Amino acid sequence: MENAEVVAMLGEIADLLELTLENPFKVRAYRRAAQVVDTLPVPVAELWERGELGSLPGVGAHTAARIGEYVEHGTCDELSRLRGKVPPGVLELLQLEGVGPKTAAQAWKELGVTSVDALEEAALDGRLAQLPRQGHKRAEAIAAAVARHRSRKGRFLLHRALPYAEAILARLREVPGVKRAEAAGSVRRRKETVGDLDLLVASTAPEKVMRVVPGLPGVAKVLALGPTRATVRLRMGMQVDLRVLAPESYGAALHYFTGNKVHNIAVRTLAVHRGLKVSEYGVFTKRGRRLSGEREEDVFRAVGLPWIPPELREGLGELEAAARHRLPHLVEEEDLLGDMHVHSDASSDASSTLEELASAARALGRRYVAITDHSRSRPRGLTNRQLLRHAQDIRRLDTGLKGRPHLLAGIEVDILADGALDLADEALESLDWVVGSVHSRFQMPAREMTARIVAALQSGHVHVLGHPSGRLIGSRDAYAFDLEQVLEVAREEGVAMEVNAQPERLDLTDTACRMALQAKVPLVISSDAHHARHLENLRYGVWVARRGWAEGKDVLNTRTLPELRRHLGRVRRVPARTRLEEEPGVTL
DNA sequence: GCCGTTTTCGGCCCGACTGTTTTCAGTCG
Repeated sequence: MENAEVVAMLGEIADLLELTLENPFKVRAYRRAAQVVDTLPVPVAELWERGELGSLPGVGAHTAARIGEYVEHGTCDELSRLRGKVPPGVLELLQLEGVGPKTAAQAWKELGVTSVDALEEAALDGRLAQLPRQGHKRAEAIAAAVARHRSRKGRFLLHRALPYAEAILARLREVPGVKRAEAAGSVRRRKETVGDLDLLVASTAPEKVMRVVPGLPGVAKVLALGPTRATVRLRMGMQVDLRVLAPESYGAALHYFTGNKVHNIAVRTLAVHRGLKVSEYGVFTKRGRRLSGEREEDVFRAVGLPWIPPELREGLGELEAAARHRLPHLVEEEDLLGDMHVHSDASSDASSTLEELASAARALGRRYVAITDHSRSRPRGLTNRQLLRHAQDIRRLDTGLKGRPHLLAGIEVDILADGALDLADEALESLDWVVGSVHSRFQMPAREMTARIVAALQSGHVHVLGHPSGRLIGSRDAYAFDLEQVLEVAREEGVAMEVNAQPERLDLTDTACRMALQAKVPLVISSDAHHARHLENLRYGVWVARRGWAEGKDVLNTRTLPELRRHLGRVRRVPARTRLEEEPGVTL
């Protein structure tokens, strides 16, 4: 039983309750419980077995019982009862933009609409417009929402969204009267994917800002345009919400629109306990007297807390940590001295030469770079013999570079299906740095995959597990394995976990990073660059690590090269078991 | 349904925009 299934179950109950026009606070309670389960770092089934479910915030006796029922039987009475009351197609109506529970229930009860297709028909033939509080504009909007629903693209990767945010913000900053313009929302929290862009502008002349909205870079359609707020859709499909605030409210708004929702509600609740009201316009007394709001710190100070970095604002204990002055000193991009996973043109899927990589790394200020090309199981990957030659090339170039930057001879060695490594012990032993990665047979059962990875970690050759879950965001799920067990073995063996910074991997995930740190397993943040310009991607990995509460000391490649080498020297090594076949002309 | 530094009952974050309306409900974030 995956946590995601429980999340879906709780969410469905909430939707169904909403459609039956239940007490909205009950609906919210189920949603909150779903959010809590969604961000659990451990299987919810385990908590249930240990009887600890009810101790989660927002999960009371009732919800715990429903979860338990679902975990044990794969269903739950409340869900079945509600499903019996609402036809299945009505639920899907809620996914349409502009259609909420009231509209869906109205169409269902008044018109017998029980599917997206039926709603579209009712919108097009005029029946929908006849209903109370509906009309032809609503009908048009709903028909358009149905069309978009059919071609839904979903969320966007952070690195796809960021350039649009930057371009639009740059334009907004040119508008007279604009003091500040920033992205809030999930972009500012550096989430791996972005649903839409939330942009904030501080200005004394909002009307001037609103005037430029239709012509902002990439805009396809203006969806809403008021005096201080606008919504547009970009040609690339993403929606942008823009809000203009007076400078004295900007900090409060920045906090509010950065979120996330759980974090905000918690902050506002703290404020209420102190007899204050926090809104996007500032901090107010109960009577409405304004106390502050220009800076984001004002909001935190009002509830007795230090400023909390946006990446931590997920409602996962950051307020409690802040209250006890235990917030982590999050790792920063400048802390990273080296890049430990880089492919040269010796990998068939990469294209930069060693010299190009060294030069690009130098420009970025990296002090050391591990060259880690693919091993022989990958198409045209390096054989033992080729690897040794390649290592010689790397070291020759390294000598010439005189530390600007240092090059380390490494490999990204395949972890084969049986857990063996794809190259001879003797070849691996000759290298400075070994990334072990799974690149094949993703479908194997969790038990086998766990054993496979554990065997590789116990080989004595692997310094770091590369992209540990194998996922590609939005296109390939993580393979099934027991992360907790892998972390335990990694700690015993002195093996680090990679935070792969490729924007479509970001693997470990933020929550998995946090688990690794709790298991006392160090991280390595690596670009996995396949081209010199990919070296810049390291920042995406830094953001994930920050979202996982990582400090500089938790990340191996914040260390100087001598420190790093000392650390590697302490890692347990085993004598070579497989010998390299005699290969004339190659010296180890 | 959850929760407790006024509470075991009675609250539960809050404001903008749209489209429908002549004062507001629904949706969204």
